[in-house]
Amino acid sequence: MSRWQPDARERLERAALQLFTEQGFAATTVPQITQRAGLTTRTFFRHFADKREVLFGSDEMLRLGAVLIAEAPPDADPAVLLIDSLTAFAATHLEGRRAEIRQRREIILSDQGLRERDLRKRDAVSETVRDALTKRGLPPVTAAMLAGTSATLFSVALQEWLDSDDDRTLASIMLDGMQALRAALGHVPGPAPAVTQRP
Amino acid sequence: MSRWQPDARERLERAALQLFTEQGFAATTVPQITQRAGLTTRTFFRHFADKREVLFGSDEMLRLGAVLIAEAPPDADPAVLLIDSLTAFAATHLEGRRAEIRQRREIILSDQGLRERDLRKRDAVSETVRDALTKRGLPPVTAAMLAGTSATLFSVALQEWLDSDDDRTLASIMLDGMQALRAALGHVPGPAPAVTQRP
DNA sequence: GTCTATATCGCGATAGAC
DNA sequence: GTCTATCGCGATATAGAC
Repeated sequence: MSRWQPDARERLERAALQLFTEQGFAATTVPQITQRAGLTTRTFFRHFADKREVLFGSDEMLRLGAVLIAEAPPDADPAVLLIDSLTAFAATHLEGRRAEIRQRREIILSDQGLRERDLRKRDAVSETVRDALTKRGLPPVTAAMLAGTSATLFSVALQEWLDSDDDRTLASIMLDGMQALRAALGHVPGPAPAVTQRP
Repeated sequence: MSRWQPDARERLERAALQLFTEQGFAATTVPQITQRAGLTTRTFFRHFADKREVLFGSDEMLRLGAVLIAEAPPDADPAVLLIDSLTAFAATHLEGRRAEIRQRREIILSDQGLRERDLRKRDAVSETVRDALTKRGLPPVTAAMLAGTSATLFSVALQEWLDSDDDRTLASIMLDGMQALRAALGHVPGPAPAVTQRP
């Protein structure tokens, strides 16, 4: 047994979440966090680049990109693949944790710096997805547009889900959101999208 | 004549841009900036909430939302309206300044904190557009999806424009990006979008 | 305009794992 | 022995208070 608990990182995360909830993010100092976790300030910054990062350590969302890359059937339609990944991720990682996710969002929304970090994390996911789509042979602009649209869909659906009280699943809200976008873009002038595959 | 130069804000912005380019963002301190501008540290923080903000002062993008709200013909198709606003903004504010915008992007890309602030600014625009669309009577999810898609389109097209050497206009790249998205979403299963009715 | 809290991080030492 | 996690001290800059 080492002199140090092996779960320093987790203890720091837990202590930080508690203190942020109790006192707010800005009012909580790193020394307070480390004191509650039984560690020193220096140790905190070895595990997290800054005070915000302690809230994003588990990186729930980055797995999304991994899921996409790993499970990709080589001939699937990219847009379908993205929607399937998104809904699958929602079902396995988010569904049933609405209250918990709501609380984390409360903290994030309460601080501009945390909002920025949150957006950066989402953008990183988008980049990952874009690269994965590019590797599947999609043109760069198409890949980037699809990746960004996925990020938007995820974010919009998540917000709708957290704000609502009813029993709709996050996955079904995502499907609705995608249909809403398709309908809204249907009237844009320009070459009509190919509805039928033409080799 | 006042004892103080009236263009303190601009001088700070110029000094900061110079120093960031010369030494990098992180290596530049606020006292260095204020010294070059002939002002005090306190003055800096009166004009900008933090060191990052000095790079985003002019808020080019927030006008986008204003343009949308102001020029909105009450019966226009929302998606068409967005594309028109985007291309108009590109033509009037960005076209012809590619080198300058490239340099600013270099600085922003070099620092995680600046990337976060940049994303926050874009998100603020997206929120503004979303609210404007909601006020036009669009369902909340549709408005949010369209606003997010606009932000994606803007960002993707801008990047493509800055990365390329050819003479394509930013506006034309935007139109291409939108068509790419429409085409990519054309294969998504679900209720087909309303058959294009062109006036 | 000055004062101060505190976020951030470099350096060297130490304790235990392997 | 090396390697990694941790600690204590201290320096500097940001950012907000007075």
